[in-house]
Amino acid sequence: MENSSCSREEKKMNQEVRLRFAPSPTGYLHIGGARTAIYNWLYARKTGGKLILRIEDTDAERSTEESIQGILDGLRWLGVTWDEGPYFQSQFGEEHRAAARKLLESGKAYKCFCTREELEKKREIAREQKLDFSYDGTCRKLSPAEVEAKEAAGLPYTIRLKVPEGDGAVVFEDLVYGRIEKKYADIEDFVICRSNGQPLYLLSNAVDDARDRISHVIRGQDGLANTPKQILIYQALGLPVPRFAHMSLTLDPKRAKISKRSHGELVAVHFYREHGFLPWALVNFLVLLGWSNPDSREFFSRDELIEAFDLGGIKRANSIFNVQKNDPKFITDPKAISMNAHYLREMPVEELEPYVVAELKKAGIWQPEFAAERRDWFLKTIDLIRSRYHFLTDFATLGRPYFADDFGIEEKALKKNLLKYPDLKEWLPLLADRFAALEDFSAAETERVIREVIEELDVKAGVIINGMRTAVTGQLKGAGMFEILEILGRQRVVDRLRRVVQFFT
RNA sequence: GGUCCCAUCGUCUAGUGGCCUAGGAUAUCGCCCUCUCACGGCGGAGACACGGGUUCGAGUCCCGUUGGGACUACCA
Repeated sequence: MENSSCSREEKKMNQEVRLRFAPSPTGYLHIGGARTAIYNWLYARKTGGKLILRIEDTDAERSTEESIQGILDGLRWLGVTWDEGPYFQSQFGEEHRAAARKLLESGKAYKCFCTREELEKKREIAREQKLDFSYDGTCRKLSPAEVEAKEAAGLPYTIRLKVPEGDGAVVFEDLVYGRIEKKYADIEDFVICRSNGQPLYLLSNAVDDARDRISHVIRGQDGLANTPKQILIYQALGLPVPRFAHMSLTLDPKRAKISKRSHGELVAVHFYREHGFLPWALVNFLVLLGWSNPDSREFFSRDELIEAFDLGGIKRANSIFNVQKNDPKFITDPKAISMNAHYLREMPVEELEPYVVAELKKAGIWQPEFAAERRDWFLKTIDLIRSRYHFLTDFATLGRPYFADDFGIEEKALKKNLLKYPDLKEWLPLLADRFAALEDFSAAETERVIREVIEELDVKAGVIINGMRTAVTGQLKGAGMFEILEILGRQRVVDRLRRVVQFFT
């Protein structure tokens, strides 16, 4: 009894679920990377496992501190939380080199003295003959004496892994793609260490994953082709092989992999942040790009998503992120916008509040009283105007007339709703007088007065109401007029209605 | 070129041999609501890449074709 419980305990330890997100800091966090991070995060949260963040910064030339910060900021903003790290791959160089030495000593790898020029030449020839070039094993056949002689001569060498010979194959069960088999014969003796002694990605990555006791590697499908090579490394090193789950890639409308180079800011997480996306809306959208729940649900709370997420729901086919370049109507994938708008109008207004506060502060129209004595009014205002907004930024732009007095008048609105009816010059101030005399400035009361005046003047309701709309908000469209009046309050409404005469010169 | 992966409305997707005259979402169009614009409601148009099998029956299984993608570095 005692024994079995002990081994069960051990088993449990070994089965601990550990995920990692391992970006290389060569630019901002883009939506492809974010999606990978989100899937790892979800799986960790679902299984009660850990998410490790590892920065793969061994490419010193391309890695930047700024980029590291950008990635961390992006993850934090999205709400992707990690349990360990960030670790930095560059700090484990000695460990990677030791692994290479070990492989060399155990005969699982060998020194290759072929120069780049020689290899390039062979590649060239193969290309001309329309043949496939994979390393021909020239140096694998070198005798110990030959190796010694070359080394003594000071010739630089790379280290290559000895891929097993024979008819065998590397086989693994991908959690998304199923059984994957790659014949040894189709894998060349690949380089694991550069001639300057620097270990290569395939090696470092495997060593790091083993050290961090990663149990599941969830990454882009572009890693699928490398997986057999990495498994060979694990095996040669005698390390446990993690489970792999490869996820479909995110393509642009032209079916090319999205990249910082060709899409710039449009695919950067910070672009969505700056353009008024709610982080959760973006997460929700990104998760659905290549994953779905059997019940076709589209909106998930954080807890619901963690509960519903599973690797089996990841699609094998790549999906297209429908970026709309230079589209006057959409700044990005319409579905992403629609989801953002959905959350904007459906989420509890108290949860939306801090985001709106931030926008108003950014725009310089924030008033401390909105969080104090006028907080009820503030929340009601947000609730009134949010149904026609798509982005958080709209609260500071389209919403400006509700929070500040210096707002502009839309050209079209001025012409269509005001100047077209010169009599408004008299009518609107008249309305202002009636409002001023009103005891109760409620939506119901203002509506009563307005209907009264319409009756007296015998004009079309729309002329008065839309004229007022433009007078008090500067806009052509917006919420119901009477609700707007009540929200704006008597003083503002009266002032704005009287001020309107200036436009009729 | 070689190796591997993939293939349902424009886009995201449901679908694991009969429930599919293929469902939902988004975008688009129309109608309703209406003081405008949204929201909301209702409705329209819109897909199983193609060809062979297997089967009583195929979007679903097999093969081929076509198309797309990834990988193919002393980058990560």
